[in-house]
Amino acid sequence: MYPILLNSPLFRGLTLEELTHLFSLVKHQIRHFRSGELLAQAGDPVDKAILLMEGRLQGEMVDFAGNSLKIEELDPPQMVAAAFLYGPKNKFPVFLNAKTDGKILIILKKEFTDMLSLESRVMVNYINIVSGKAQFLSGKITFLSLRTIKEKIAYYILQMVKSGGNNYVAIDQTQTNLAELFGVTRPSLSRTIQEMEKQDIFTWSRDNIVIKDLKKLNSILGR
Amino acid sequence: MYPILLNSPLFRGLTLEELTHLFSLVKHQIRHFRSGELLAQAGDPVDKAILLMEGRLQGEMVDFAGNSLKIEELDPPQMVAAAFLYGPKNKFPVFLNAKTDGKILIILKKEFTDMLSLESRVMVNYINIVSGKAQFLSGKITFLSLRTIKEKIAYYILQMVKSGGNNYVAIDQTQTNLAELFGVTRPSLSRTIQEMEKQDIFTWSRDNIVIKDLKKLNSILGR
DNA sequence: CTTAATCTGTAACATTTGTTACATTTACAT
DNA sequence: ATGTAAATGTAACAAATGTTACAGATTAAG
Repeated sequence: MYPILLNSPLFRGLTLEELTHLFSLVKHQIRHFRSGELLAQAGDPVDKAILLMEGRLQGEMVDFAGNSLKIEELDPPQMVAAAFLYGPKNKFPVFLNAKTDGKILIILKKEFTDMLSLESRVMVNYINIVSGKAQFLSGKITFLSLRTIKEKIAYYILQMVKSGGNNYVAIDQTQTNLAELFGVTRPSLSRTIQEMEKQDIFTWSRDNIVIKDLKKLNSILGR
Repeated sequence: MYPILLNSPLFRGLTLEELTHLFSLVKHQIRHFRSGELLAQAGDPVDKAILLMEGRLQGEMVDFAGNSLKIEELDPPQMVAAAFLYGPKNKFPVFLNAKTDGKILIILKKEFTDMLSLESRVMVNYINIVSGKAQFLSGKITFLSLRTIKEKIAYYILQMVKSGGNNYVAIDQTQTNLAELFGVTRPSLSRTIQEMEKQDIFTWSRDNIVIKDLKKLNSILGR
């Protein structure tokens, strides 16, 4: 069990001995979950630190009309709801669903707090994690602030290009998924993609996008 | 200078003596700013802790079409860009404008890090601050995920009622401001308000809202 | 009190996106 | 190879919001 945690952002920098020692001092438990299980609802209290050790979780926000907006997917060994354990509002912001079978490590808040004081490296790691969450959410807001679907598509592609480098982008998402991620309906996304293809901005096939006119793509975002 | 900081979320719980001692160990500087001044642009590196001591700042995100979306206003003694000092992406997420004259306290990151290890109470405070930021942003996303203007209005009013308590809500914002906050245009907001008034959901005058039908208001959000 | 600036109401029209429904294509398991 | 489920293309129409422009109301400054 511990080797997985050594690679986690929270325990990064610790040796196996140090980690083992730490866990001998701090109470904790393991819980298994099944694919499809609802692990937490928006509004549930957050009173424990949760580390995903195996499996895949998905956090999704459900708006009041019942539509859902996928927010993020979690893979091990990440923390769950890290930014909601402290601060003024200790409630789950999203619905947490299991996409596969897996298991989580649970440490009650009090114990977790003790652990932070016991190991300052873990505390620094934790600050980095929470900061990273805030930064992720900030980026999400940038994205959601884009007004038109064209802008969202352009932004999405340009983000991918930046990390990739070329005029070629591999997609591992279906349009159905992307529509959810963008917070728009699937036919609308499809239609807009067709329009942009007709304008010779890019070609979009199942598994990749080839940019044909980078200038046009940039100009959609006014740059 | 120090008395102001005693009330700040970052130094909460310290005595004046402790704070004075801390500042004798940690290098810092004061900078004055003028109303209207642009203190930071989105993308600027964040390599120092900044505490607002006097005056009012506003963080606004500028989308690529040049429209702006007001994100938050800062009053003393709050930290600026607290969630961007650590974590993977140390860049300002917003444009930071001075709404009034004022001054800020600056501590370079290295010194700030030292301070966190020197004073664990400050470290805990800082975790609370960053967590609070993440939670604020999360709420912002909830809001931006609302699809229609009606939903945004309903959500906004119900939030205000919750903190107030009655069927009466005081507004200190102009519709022009609110439209910006909602990320919609001003005439569209106005139109939608009129429609909701015609449906006898509330009456909206310059400085207050009186709810006439709480059920309808809730049903807009599907609850 | 007067004037200028800001805020608000309103309307016609354009644009974007959602809704619904169905056809077509692709992927996958048997 | 075949059948089934998932993903995608497409179209007609409805709904929501943006755009632009102007008039009236309110507020702030002098």
